[in-house]
Amino acid sequence: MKARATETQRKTRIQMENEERILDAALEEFSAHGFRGATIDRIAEHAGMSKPNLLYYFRRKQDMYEALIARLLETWLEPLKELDASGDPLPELQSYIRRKLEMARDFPRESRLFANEILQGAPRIKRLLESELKPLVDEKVEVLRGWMKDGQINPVDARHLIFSIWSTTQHYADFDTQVQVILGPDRGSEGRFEDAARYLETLFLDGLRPQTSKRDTPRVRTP
Amino acid sequence: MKARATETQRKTRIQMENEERILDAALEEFSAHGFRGATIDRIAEHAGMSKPNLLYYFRRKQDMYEALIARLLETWLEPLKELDASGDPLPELQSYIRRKLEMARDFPRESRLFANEILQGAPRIKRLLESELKPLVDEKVEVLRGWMKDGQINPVDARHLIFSIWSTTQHYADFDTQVQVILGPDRGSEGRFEDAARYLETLFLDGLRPQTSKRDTPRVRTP
DNA sequence: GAAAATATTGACTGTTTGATAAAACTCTAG
DNA sequence: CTAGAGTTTTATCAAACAGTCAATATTTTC
Repeated sequence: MKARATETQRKTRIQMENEERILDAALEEFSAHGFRGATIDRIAEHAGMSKPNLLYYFRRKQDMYEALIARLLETWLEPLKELDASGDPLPELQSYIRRKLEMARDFPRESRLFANEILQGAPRIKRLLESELKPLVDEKVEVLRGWMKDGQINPVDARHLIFSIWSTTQHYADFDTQVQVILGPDRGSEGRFEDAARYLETLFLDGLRPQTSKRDTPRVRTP
Repeated sequence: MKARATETQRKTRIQMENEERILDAALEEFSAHGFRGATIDRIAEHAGMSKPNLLYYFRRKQDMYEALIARLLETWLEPLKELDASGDPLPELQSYIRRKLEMARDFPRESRLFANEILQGAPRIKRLLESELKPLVDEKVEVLRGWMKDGQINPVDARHLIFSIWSTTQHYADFDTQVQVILGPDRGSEGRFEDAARYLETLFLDGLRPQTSKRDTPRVRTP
């Protein structure tokens, strides 16, 4: 029987293992070269199997891509989902930023896959963005607006605020090559992450304008 | 005689016109699909000429790409070059941010070309980044540090500050598709630009933490 | 341990792609 | 107006590519 028939059926041990290996290799290729730039041959080679064998599990190139995207979006939206309306605004935002930054550190290939897709006009996931991402953002925008109304955070355009969190954090995954050129090899990747986290915290909380008067909330400093 | 011989020679009217059309078409394709994803056929079609004719002007695919990159980097670094050590820190930064945002608005294809290249590990311009971008950043980092020492801007990691300016501004070009999905069609592209500019100004100057005490510098507000 | 189900392979197909050669055409300077 | 430089096209190629198929090998199930 065909492995990928339409009926739902239990997956074999070998099936699960191989699909895993294939998707990992596919992620590597797609995130580095985009959909068109990636080739089945290279994915197969990277997964350590023959092309026909790979195509036995994923009949078309696009099937791999779609499997990756579906899986990715879940993970991707999670941090935003956790933004809690009943929490303290500033800590909530701080931990959202930190979570996004952690994702850029821990899942750079996923971030680049996503970036590639959007960069190319999101031809394959525009619908998903409209049906999944948009409503979630709309919901969280209301949360942010509530906080602004209460004076708990500065009144700004909530959607652009979200954009700036996305862009600053994902930058460390998507533009990693450039970041490394600029920062040089001195600072290890762990140190880089902490520098970035610290910087973003200051930026999003206080901006660059120096304070002459004392703050109501004291800053946390490592001792 | 061959059009692209190594010797420097005057370019024909036809040569100039065609190279222009080709590079424009190439920019369109490369920025949308990356180097590997773009095809000479499509570039030729988009430029309105036959493939062999195109290859008469640019003998290899890579030649077009390199011509575009060379041209791009000049434009790209200009705003940062203009950051003036002797100017007022906050207005200097504000106008740097605004210039970068204008570039994202006016040259989105160039921005995406660059993003694509970095995303794929910058295989073709890593050297250029090291020889051109890195020294420039190093120089401007010193400028920023000077300002921080004087207490004219908050003390933060200067390199990460630059990253955050790059990422937040270029986001509007590179992730335009996503931005449009989130913002919806209500707000025209001109309005979007102004919203983004206003938001980024607040973010970089003051951050999100609300001020209970009065500021030394009054905020500019539209009346 | 044999039958059935699943997995793997090699050989292949039609197409797209980057690139070339040479013939044919067009423009322009004198 | 013509000779030669400059431009364009037709025809072509080899390699890379997505995807198929039938035959073979391996696992799982009973």
